[in-house]
Amino acid sequence: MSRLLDNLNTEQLAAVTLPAQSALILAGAGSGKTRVLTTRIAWLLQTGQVSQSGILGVTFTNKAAKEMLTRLGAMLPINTRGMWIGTFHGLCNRFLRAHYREAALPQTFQILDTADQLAAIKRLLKALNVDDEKFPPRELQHFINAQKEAGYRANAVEAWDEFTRRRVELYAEYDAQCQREGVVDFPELLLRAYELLERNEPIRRHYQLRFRHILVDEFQDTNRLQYLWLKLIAGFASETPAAVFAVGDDDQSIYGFRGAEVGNMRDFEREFRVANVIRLEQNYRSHGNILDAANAIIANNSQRLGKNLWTDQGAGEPIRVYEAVADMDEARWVVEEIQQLVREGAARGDIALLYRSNAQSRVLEHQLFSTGLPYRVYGGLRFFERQEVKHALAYLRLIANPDDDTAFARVVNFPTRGIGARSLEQLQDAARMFNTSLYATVPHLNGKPAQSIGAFVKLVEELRRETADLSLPEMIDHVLEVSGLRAHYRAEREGQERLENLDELISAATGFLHDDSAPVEGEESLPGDPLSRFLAHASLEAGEHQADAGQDAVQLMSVHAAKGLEFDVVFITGLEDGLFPHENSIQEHEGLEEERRLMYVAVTRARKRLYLSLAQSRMLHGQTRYAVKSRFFDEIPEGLLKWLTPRVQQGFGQHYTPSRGDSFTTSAPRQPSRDLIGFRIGQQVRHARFGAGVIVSAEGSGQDARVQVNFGSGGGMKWLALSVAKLEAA
DNA sequence: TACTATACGGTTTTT
DNA sequence: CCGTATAGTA
Repeated sequence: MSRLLDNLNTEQLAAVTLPAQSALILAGAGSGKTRVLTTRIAWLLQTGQVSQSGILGVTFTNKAAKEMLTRLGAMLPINTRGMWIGTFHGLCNRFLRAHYREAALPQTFQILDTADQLAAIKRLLKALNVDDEKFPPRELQHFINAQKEAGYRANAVEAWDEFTRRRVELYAEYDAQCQREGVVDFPELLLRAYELLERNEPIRRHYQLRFRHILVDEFQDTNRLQYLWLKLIAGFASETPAAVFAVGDDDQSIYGFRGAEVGNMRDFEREFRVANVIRLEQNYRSHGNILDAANAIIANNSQRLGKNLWTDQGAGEPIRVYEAVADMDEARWVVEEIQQLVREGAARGDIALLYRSNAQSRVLEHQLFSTGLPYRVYGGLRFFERQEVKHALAYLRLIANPDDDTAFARVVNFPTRGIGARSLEQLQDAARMFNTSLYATVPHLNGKPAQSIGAFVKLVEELRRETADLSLPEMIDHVLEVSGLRAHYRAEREGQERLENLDELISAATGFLHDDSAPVEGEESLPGDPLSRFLAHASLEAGEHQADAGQDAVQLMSVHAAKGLEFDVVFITGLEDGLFPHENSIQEHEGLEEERRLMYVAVTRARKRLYLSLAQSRMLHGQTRYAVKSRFFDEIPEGLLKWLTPRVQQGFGQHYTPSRGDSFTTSAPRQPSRDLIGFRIGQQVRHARFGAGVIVSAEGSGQDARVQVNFGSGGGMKWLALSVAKLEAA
């Protein structure tokens, strides 16, 4: 036991060895959060307070779950396989597979990822003849998911207006369709699990008795439903509630836009009667100046639970700031600086380029590429999201569950088999009439579609029969060949990489079987057949999106993607008001605070050296945009910054020479420039109320002429009618 | 049915 | 600017 607790600081030790009560650990960036979490589990096990099966460990990403298991395995001589440590979704999937009957699901239920769900919604709208102009599928998807994540079924949603009432109806129709097809979307995994626990007392009792210690990572990212689920499974109101060990950092809550509720931390403290709130404030990652900047920035937020990071590492270097004229100059400077660092011995993999939005990577990539510096960009398509892989999976899904209409619609005519829109429409109408799945409707067809689609059904049945006794990889190989997928991509000019990905799918299945089917000690074997488990795995773990260490390449990623990572050298680029903080978030107080937390996350990624950079002009959506420097600069003590470029007073447009293409080219096809004489894009202006700003864009002419001005911290992005607003050139 | 033109929209993202 | 989605044509 002593070994285990060696080298923990006072707070970490206190957290790890807390008594079996609910506790909230406020873990600042770089304070050893994961270590505390895993050591806590190890300590609980080693001291015999709980058995392996009595622990429930919840994370948000598969990566975090895997890391926890790996570290745990390194600390104790135990077989961690079979432990209930995983993501919310992964654990709920496991739970629902074990109790599929009680959850009213087919044993082979499939999981829709975001794209599948959208396709299912589009199909539904079409079948119901709903005008998708009035009810955009994406918007409806967001509505449905938001309701589910708040814990509401369609019948529980309060609808006051006609529009919402209709959306609620569609929500109900969508759920009915999913049920008919035997598929569940991501939020459904949680909601279904929650409802089953709530409704079924024996099952609830069983799990409440079993999980005595529940540990939750990144608690600030939980949404309403996840919190409700935790409450339920912990039996928080019962005589013998489980001990919930919640670790999180309200200052790093950056997923509010997708439903995360920081407020859950406060609710947790109150509702679970948390007696112990422990703050981990010693930072082992960053030098002092970097930490001071981060602390200063985040101090501007209200409603914090309160925390101040410190380090004993010394101040280190100042934060370097570079102000470029244009985005291309910014990129050029970044790359030169990196080359210099590499010459001085830095490893490329220890250098990260961060940006607020992915579109910004383009210029940086271009510059890196032309310099020949190896780099890696995170945030693209993931393996299981590639179309060829999804096509292959669709065949497998049909084998497992023929009622999966999403899979059916995806591959019924891929590779093409002469089944056109007409035939499909006929089939969908018939399916609606008989209230059966597409697959089950085919025998009812007559005429030409009966032939063509009938042949497809025969193919799937043949595949199912022929692969019944094959191993998973053999099965996939057979399906790829007989379905014609391989032939299709072999014939395609650019099909080589797709073929390789299909082979990779077979390897993935081999690897999955290896990890998945090893015997588990003292634990029931995982429920479901290998195929269904593999398909669930493919939906739940679309492949790595987040960076992993290793390769010696400069790392490019959004600030969101950088959360949880650290680098010796970090560049935060594009620090312009309107970009970072993003203009869409500047308006509301809440939005701006989340942007600030994002900035806090970005800054705290750096170990030794931090660069901040901005560009006075930037190509965005095919237009040159002008901006003032980010208001976050004003929140960092001047003494921490070292400006590498001369500081210009209010200084934009000063280095600026108008060039071709900079005149008013706007989305409005009228000829505005004539009427805007005296103003041009990029110009410094002054407004009585908002102060100094820069004209960012313009539209309209004459009386309608409007300009968009970025006033930075004085008022953000504003549209002003020139005929009304008193703007003067500054 | 498959290919090409055009229109549109464009933070952040895991599961 | 640039990728995606839909409409239109061979």
